[in-house]
Amino acid sequence: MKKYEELLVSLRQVIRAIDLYSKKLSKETGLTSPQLLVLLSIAEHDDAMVKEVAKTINLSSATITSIVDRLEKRGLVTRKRSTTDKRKVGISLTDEGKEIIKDSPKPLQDHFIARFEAMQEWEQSQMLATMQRISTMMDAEDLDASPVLEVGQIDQH
Amino acid sequence: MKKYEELLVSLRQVIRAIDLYSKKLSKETGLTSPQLLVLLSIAEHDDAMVKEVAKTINLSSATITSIVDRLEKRGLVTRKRSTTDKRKVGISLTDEGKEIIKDSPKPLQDHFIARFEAMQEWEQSQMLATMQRISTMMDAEDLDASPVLEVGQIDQH
DNA sequence: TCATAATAGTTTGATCACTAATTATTAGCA
DNA sequence: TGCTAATAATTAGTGATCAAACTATTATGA
Repeated sequence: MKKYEELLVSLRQVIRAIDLYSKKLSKETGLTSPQLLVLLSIAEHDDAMVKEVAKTINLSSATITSIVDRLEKRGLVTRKRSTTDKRKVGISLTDEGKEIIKDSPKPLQDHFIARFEAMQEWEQSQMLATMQRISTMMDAEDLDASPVLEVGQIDQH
Repeated sequence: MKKYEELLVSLRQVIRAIDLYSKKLSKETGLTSPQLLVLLSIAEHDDAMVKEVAKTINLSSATITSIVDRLEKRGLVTRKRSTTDKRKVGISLTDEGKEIIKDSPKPLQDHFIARFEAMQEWEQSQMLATMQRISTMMDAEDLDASPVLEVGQIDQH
């Protein structure tokens, strides 16, 4: 196998690892990862509008609507139409919703960071330099990205 | 910004770049990216089994089945049950299928590969080693994923 | 040989994600 | 004021994805 192929393979493995972890997370909480993301987003900003949530986690309003449907059915969130602007709908966590996210496990990057920080200083620098170089080589350095490990878009401030 | 944050950002950038590229590809070919992946996989290995394709592009057999359903409906592939082992189903490209992928760019970043190949041998090796290490640091997570210590989990069922 | 296990593929039911169309409401402006 | 544009959320339709259940076939071992 050519070297660049191996490189692409390990890249895919990384992507897959991130993906698998989020699935594992889902099993533990009984929520799918988009559901968890929505809950966390609402926890940060109570009484959030559908559109705000959509923007925060970079999904369409339609998708948020359907996820909120399910969360509402499970009694984790409530909807309340705004009185000042009747087009808007505020979403809030129920007590049960708050309870669930309270003991949801850490996201992958926390574990990864721990390992990274355990490395030698020079190793860290080298790893960073390499990763940045790959990013540059893919013309990706100008892309907006947050330090959150999720596959598929999320959170671009 | 902390070093690990920079690392995560560049990792996300790379993931995003790959993602954006595959979306761009989809627009050009009129196929969704999984559909294109399936076609390319079959092009590499004609008369491929569902399971082989599934393994190659890392999806479940069920998913491949449904994608092949659509490709077949569009006349891009054909199915043929094996005579030696009637459980197996071989998938092949039709002429139209071959036509479509012939003028679709490879789902790899041509730029990236060119740049990678232009690097010194030792640089390539180092880049690969680093990427593999990151991969390991994440895979390992999957293995030693200690079940979260739950308080009061002893409850009798 | 024949019962049982393993394998290949499909079906089913759920979730997720998108775009486009629809509904209801508010804002802008002549 | 009243018409039109913009906005917020939802619905509809398509496709992707998986786990689990199911069907058909082949392999295995007593």
